[in-house]
This record gives sequence, C-alpha cells and structure tokens, in this order.
Amino acid sequence: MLTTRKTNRRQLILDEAAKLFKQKGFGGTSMRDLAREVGMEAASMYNHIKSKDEILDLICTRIAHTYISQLAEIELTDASYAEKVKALIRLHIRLMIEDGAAVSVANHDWKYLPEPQLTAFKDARKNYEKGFAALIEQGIAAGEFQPVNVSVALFTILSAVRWVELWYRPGRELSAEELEDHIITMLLTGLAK
Amino acid sequence: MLTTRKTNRRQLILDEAAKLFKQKGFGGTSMRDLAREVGMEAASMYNHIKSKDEILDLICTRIAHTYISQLAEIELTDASYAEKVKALIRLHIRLMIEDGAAVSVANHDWKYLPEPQLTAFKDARKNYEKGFAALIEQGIAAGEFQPVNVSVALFTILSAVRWVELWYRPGRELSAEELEDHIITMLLTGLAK
DNA sequence: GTCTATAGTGAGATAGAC
DNA sequence: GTCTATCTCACTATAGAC
Repeated sequence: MLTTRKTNRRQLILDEAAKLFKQKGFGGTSMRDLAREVGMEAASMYNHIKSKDEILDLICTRIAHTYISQLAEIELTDASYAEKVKALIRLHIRLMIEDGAAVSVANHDWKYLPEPQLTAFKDARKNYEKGFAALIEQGIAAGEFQPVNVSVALFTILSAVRWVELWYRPGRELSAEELEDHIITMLLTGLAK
Repeated sequence: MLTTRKTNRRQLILDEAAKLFKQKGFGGTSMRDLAREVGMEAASMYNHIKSKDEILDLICTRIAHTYISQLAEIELTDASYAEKVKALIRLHIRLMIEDGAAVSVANHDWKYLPEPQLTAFKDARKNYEKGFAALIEQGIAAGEFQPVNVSVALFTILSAVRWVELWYRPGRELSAEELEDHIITMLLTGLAK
C-alpha cells in the first residue's frame, strides 16, 4: 500500500537520523549525511519530513511520551514502592537497550529543539521527574527506603541508567536481564560491604 | 602557578565559550555569539585563539588532565580502597561545582573534537576509567566492597556525579559537602532499607 | 517521489586599515 | 589588538523537470 510505504520511508529516515545524531550529534549531522545513509538525495527527504528540526522533535517527543506512559502504568499497579522503583529502573534500561539511539538523542540533543518544542520537552521531563520523585518519597514514608535526599536518589538513578547505552553491546558478557539485576543491586544495596 | 588559570583575554574567551557551549551546545554556538559575550568582534578573537575547534580542545584537554592528575594523586595515598573511591567521588563533585561549564563541555561536546584530538581525548578517558575500575576491583578483592560487577559499579558512580552540574545551584538547600555526603551514602549503602 | 540545480543563509576564518 | 569588510564554504530548504 502506498500509505504504508510512505510511513516506512519516513520511519527509516527517523531511525537513521537517531543513529547519526547519536554518533555525531545533531549539529554534526548534515541532511546530506542522513540522505546518504537513507539511500536518497537530501532534497527527496523533504517529501517525508518537513525539516531537520522536525526530525529531532519527532524523536524527542516519542521518547518523552514513552517514559511518561510507562510511569503512568506503573503508578496504577498496587506493587510496593520498592517494586515500582525497580520496575521503572528496568524499563529505563530496557528502553535504552531496545531504542538506544533515540533515547540518546532525547538525552543529549534536546537542547537544539526550537521553541515551543523545547519548552514542551522540558516540561514533560520535569513532570516525569516529579512523578518518579513522588514514588521515592512515598517509599521513604512507607519505611521501604532509607531517608535519603529524594533529589539525590532520583538523579542518581536516572543518570545511572544513562551509561547503559554507551556501554551495552548485545552479546556482551551480560544479558539485558543480568545487567538490570546488577544495576538494581548497586542502586538499592550499594557498593560497600 | 600551575593550578591558577590566568585571567587574561584568552582565558576570558575560553570561560565564556564553556558557558555558551554548555548552554547551547558546541554546534549551537557561533563565534559571533561568543564574541558578543566576550565584548569584542568575532574577528578580534582570532588574535587570542586559533580556531573554534581549538577552544573546544583546550577546554576538553584541561578537564581530562585534571581528572587524570587527581586520580594519580589519590592512587599514591595509602588510604583504604573505600576511602580512595570516596575521595574520587568527592573530587568529581567538587570539580563539577567549581568548574561546571567546562566539565559539562568535556562530557557532552567532546564528540565534536577533530582528529587527532578526538582520539587523544577518548584514550585519556579510557585510561582514567581503567584506573578507577582498578580501585574498585582491588577494593572487592580486599573485601571492602561487595562483589559487584566492576563496570556496572564504575559507570554508576561516574554517571551519578554528572547530574550534579545540572541540578546544583550555589545557595541551594544543600551545601557542596552535604551533597557529597548524600551521594556517597546513596552509592555506598544504597537506597533500600 | 525522486532527481538536479540552486536559492538563501549563516558559519568560520582572513585581510588590511588604524 | 581591534576593527570593518569580505572571502569561502557548507548547510537547510525550495523550485521545477521528469
């Protein structure tokens, strides 16, 4: 079908863009670079996307929405707070492994978004952080966590999962699940004996 | 003195560049932007620096050398491995607080370095990570740490201190030292009760 | 939808007067 | 050392043939 074909081409552009943006940065990637990777001329891509900025926006917005809906799902379960936090850590790591290029772009290149998308992205991230922090706060109140500083705990967790994408390669010594287990152990029980 | 940076015009350019690169990214900052901040015309800056790339290189290289010499100093002390790791964490946080813009640039914009500086930077970072990992490994062997996966522990620590710079503002609820204490607690003893 | 050709812009960097 | 003026180049995006 024509519509499916168009969607695929568009998605191919977005996927290759995420890979290149991750590798060379948004500013370091030209539309000609991207076109070469996609297999068409730069001008032809404008039949599928409106602008380079739109590509960045589509990548960042998709990742932001994924995080937010994952958080909303977990909030609705009746697991303990510790289990909710662990589940969120697992989802972060899994998304990093399965969609690493896009996550990397959303982490590093969001600052190149034009307004008003920039503000929208920052607001979405702030909301996500608030929801995550609330889980930690409630876990402390429930006696499941140590009375740590909530912001410190939140950002330690959020940043700990970022490096996965720089480090993890499929077929490395660790499976995805083992990696999740190790990171959760490190964050929940710490390094010291 | 080696540790004192001269406050001449060249250093002013580098400092303002670090701030702008952090704020808008290397690719998002033009020499004209920078010149406005420094208070001269773009062309005049070329009397003080050779190129935009050189600015990036000087920032990244200075930070890389700082990390490496800090590690070397700590390796020479005869503290326990746990104390060495804690000292390194404190130094990371302190450098982040005192020289946040440059650290941020070295963390995010190093990928725009031209060769051969790019390779040199990556090699330096890899060496630093190796030395840090060795401390963790020896700490495990000495029974000071839990038998965690060394890479996971290393990257969790390295990434945990990164967010400080996005989050910390002088005069916030936490002093620098309190922040160090909180992060060390989180990393060493974990979140769980 | 894809191409070639190119418009239009803004970048990094240089020349030369003062 | 700083300026104005400008070179040269690469980039995003568009026009129009097919």
